[in-house]
Order: sequence, then C-alpha cells, then structure tokens
Amino acid sequence: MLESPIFRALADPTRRAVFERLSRQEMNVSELKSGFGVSQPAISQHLTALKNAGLVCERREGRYIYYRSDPQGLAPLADWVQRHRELWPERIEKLKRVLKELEP
Amino acid sequence: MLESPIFRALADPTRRAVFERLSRQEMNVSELKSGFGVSQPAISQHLTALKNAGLVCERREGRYIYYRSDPQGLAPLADWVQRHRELWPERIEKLKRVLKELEP
DNA sequence: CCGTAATATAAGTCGATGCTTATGTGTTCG
DNA sequence: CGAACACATAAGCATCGACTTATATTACGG
Repeated sequence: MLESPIFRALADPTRRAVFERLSRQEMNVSELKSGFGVSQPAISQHLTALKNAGLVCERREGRYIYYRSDPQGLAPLADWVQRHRELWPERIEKLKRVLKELEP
Repeated sequence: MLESPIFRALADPTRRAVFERLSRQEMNVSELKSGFGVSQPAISQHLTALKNAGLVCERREGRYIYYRSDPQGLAPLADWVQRHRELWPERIEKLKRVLKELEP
C-alpha cells in the first residue's frame, strides 16, 4: 500500500511530535533535539523514517541540515481519509435498500 | 494525544484492511476472517484495537456480532490532517517575512 | 439439557522497533 | 592540517506488538 509507511511513521508519538514541530518551523537536528528527552541518533532515525515516508525533506547549510515538513507529504493520507469518509453515504443507501426489502 | 490510538490502529496493514472492509460493509467476525490469512483470535484482537480507537462499533445478533466502521471514527484523524495542512500557508508567510528582512 | 457454533480472552513466541552507546562522515575554523 | 562540531550509521538491547494455540464465554438447535 502506498500509505502504509505514512501511517507507520506517524504511529510513534515521538516521531509524530517531530513532524508536528517541523510543520510549524524549519529546524536542524540540534534544535529539534531540544525538547525531546531522547538522544541525537534517535532524532536522526526518526527523521530518516519521516523522510522515507515522504513527510519531510531536508536542506543542507554547511554543517547544519535543516528539515521541514513536505507539503505534499500528507496528501496520500488526506486522500485515504477522504475516500473512506465518502463510503458512508453509500453504506446508508445500502442499508435503506435492505430495510425496504424487509418491511414492504 | 487523542489521535494516538487511531494512528496506531491504522498502522498495521492487516488491521487497516479490516477497517476498510468494514467501511464498505457490515460483517461478523467469521465473514471477516475469510479473505485474511490469519486466525479468528487475530481478527478479534484487531477488532478490539479498532474499537478502542473509536474506529468501529459492534451490534450483537444472537451468536453473531456484526461490526461496522464508526462514521465519527475518522473525524479526529481528518481534523489532524486538516490542521497540519493549514500550517503551510503560515509557514510560507513566515518565510516571506524572513526573506523581506534579509533583502531590503 | 447438551453438543456445537461464534466470539472473546489467556498465555506464549518471535520478529519488529525504538532506544542506547560507539563510531563514521563531512564541514568549519583556528 | 587538525581539533571540534553537526549529523548519520552501526551494533546491541529491551520492549512492544502481531501472531499462534488453548481455553473460556455466550447463544442456538436438536
């Protein structure tokens, strides 16, 4: 599934918090580390997972690497949610048809 | 976080497939089991996780328990996605302000 | 009633995963 | 150059989580 790595990336609370911070402001790894009670490698590993899911992208500036959330990243997730919310009216119609057959 | 169990519930491919089937049609556990290569307890455990995440609800009918997706269940997820997509224009504005200060 | 069917729960196993420390890679600066 | 810094990668470890089999619970049917 296309959206599988996205769901998996966002399932971890720490990683989701990293993404949320990067949605508000571009940041390098050191800035990102402050505020989370985990090591720098842990942050880097989370960033790799988010990058593989297409949720963040990076920009090198000398020794620093600045991360930011990818605006397109949430599109597959938004589409998935939209598709499944659209199914509801169809389900209601199906129920109505079934009920109509039951009570003539 | 409120949406944590939702993300975690949808992170597993099998469980997400269960939810997707239940979005299209109400089904009991035995019907649900056919089509997945896992045991009945595995299905029940997935259903428990989905129920705890508020994604499905149940209706007992004799020995059978029919599950269906809860229409309100995806609302927190949709809201979360919406909130984070809304952040993008703000980020662009912030960038513009920064750029304006840099090049007078 | 009693056997069976539908589902849930318990207990155990094993791979996935999130963390750590240690080390590697690339960049700046004295 | 080389020391220090920013970050990535490697390796190990401990917990989590998805699955299994076994058993309990509830409901139906003969």
